[in-house]
Formats: sequence, structure tokens, C-alpha cells
Amino acid sequence: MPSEQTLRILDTIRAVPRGRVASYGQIAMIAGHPLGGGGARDVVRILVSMSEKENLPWWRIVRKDGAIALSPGNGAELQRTLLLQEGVIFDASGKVAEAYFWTLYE
DNA sequence: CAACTGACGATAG
DNA sequence: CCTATCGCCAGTT
Repeated sequence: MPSEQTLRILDTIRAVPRGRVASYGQIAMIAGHPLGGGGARDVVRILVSMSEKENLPWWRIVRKDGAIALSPGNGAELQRTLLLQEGVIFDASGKVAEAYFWTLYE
């Protein structure tokens, strides 16, 4: 069974609005985890192991620089497609514009 | 129960 | 610009 911290992260991920993306560190921060890279690792672990079992919008999670974090051939193309379907645009370098990052204002 | 696994992020060189 | 290293630690096997 997931811990409370895990549940908080799962909940935070589910709270990302459609057509927006969030970074790992951002999720960790909102969920109340220590930053500096360590918190982001939590999000990674949770996504890797639980995104299939839980009902998570894992495709809305990207790296802080806007690039897709997945390795090519491991779902990266799928993630890009899913985001495009939600209206998220990628620039020439394959990154999401900062304007698409979830801001918590809504 | 021990070892392994990671889709990050900051920093230093 | 790039690579290397460290911090962080739940979940899976």
C-alpha cells in the first residue's frame, strides 16, 4: 500500500489540468517534498512503478526544461502524441514551451 | 528481508 | 556546450 506521501504525489499528478504539463520537481514541491532533486526522484519512482496500476496522467509529466524525460522507444513518442492531442505544442528542439507548465493559478 | 531500479535536478568542472 | 556526481528513498522483484 502506498504511503501518505505517495498518495499526495498521486493526487498532485491527477490535479494537473488537461492541456498542461508539470515537471517532476514541481509535483514534488506541490506535494510537500524536499527539493534539490531528491523530491523529483520520488515522483519518478512512483510514476515508473505505479502509473500503470493507478489512473495517472503520466504523459503530462515532463522534465523541468520541457523535454520528454522518457527514453525513446519506451513511451516517449506516445507521450508526445498524447500531449499534442491535448493541445500542447512542442518547439523545434522537442520541448514544451514554458507557457504550458502548470502554474496552480487555476 | 536485501538488492535493484529509476521518466530528476542542482551543481561543479 | 557537455559529462560527471551527488542527493534522495518508495516500490518492485
